[in-house]
Amino acid sequence: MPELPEVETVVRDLRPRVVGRVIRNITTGPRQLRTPWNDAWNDQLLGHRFLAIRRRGKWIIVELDSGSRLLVHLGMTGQLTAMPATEPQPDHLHLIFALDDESELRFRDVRRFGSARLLADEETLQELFTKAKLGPEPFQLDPGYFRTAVHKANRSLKAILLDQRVVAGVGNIYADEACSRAGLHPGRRGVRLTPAEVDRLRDAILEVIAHAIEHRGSTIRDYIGGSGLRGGFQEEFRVYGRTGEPCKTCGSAISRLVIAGRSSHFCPDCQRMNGRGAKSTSRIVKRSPRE
DNA sequence: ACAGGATCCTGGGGGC
DNA sequence: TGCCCCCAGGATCCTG
Repeated sequence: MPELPEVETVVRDLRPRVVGRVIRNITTGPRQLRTPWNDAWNDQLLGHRFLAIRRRGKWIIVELDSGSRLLVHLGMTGQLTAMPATEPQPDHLHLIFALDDESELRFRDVRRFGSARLLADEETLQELFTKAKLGPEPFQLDPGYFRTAVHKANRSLKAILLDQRVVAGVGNIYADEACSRAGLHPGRRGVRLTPAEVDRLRDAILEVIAHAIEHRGSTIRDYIGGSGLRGGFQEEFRVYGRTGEPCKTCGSAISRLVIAGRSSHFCPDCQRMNGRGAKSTSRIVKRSPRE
């Protein structure tokens, strides 16, 4: 579910609520997550204080005063929230940290694609990211690096954007929205893009992610921020989930195709496989025969 | 090495 | 109301 803007919103919401708090008690749910919770971690956490919370790609990192790092991934339906302990407990709760101000940090995940684990120190965390070859943050995306990364791939733009090794934090929604804003068909092969097109794509990624953060991310169904609030960027979607609805630029019906195994949305006239948009192409030509 | 597909889960919505 | 099928913000295996 959550991509960079949603994870960033969670972190910003949680920061004032958990930083400085001490863990008084830990409760685990009846069902295991993908990464099973190790009960030995409880002893390493109890009585310790949260020093900081930050994000890397779609990962949430909570720093403890012991130097250990709590690493959380929300998967598709994960929710990490902090609220008064008196708030009713929903189902599918997997972790509850009771804090020293009568509040609770809660991890809920219906589909259990998410994970939570404790790492010994910052070095262990960085090793994990290095081993996964986690790519740069979008706001640190060097144009030269990105041109090379896109151009050397004989796969679709959609697959490239979803690859966390190329750029960290982009998911299905913002891949589609970035392609839309760049006027590029998500099925275009990276190797066939011109440098100018790759630069356009990079600009579009930065723009859409910054814009989405301002709106507290997008809520399709499950996503809520660290305070329990929903996102608002779904109102700004140009293509995602708008199959059959008119393109906000040219009025053509938005198309949906499965690309790289994921549902992909685009305007068939503004985002053409041959690289030309509606303005520069005859209206009679509906689809490029190429690719 | 690379690209594409299957797989892990649960629940909601649409069609019948 | 019930059943069946499809769909969903992600990452990781396995295969060719």
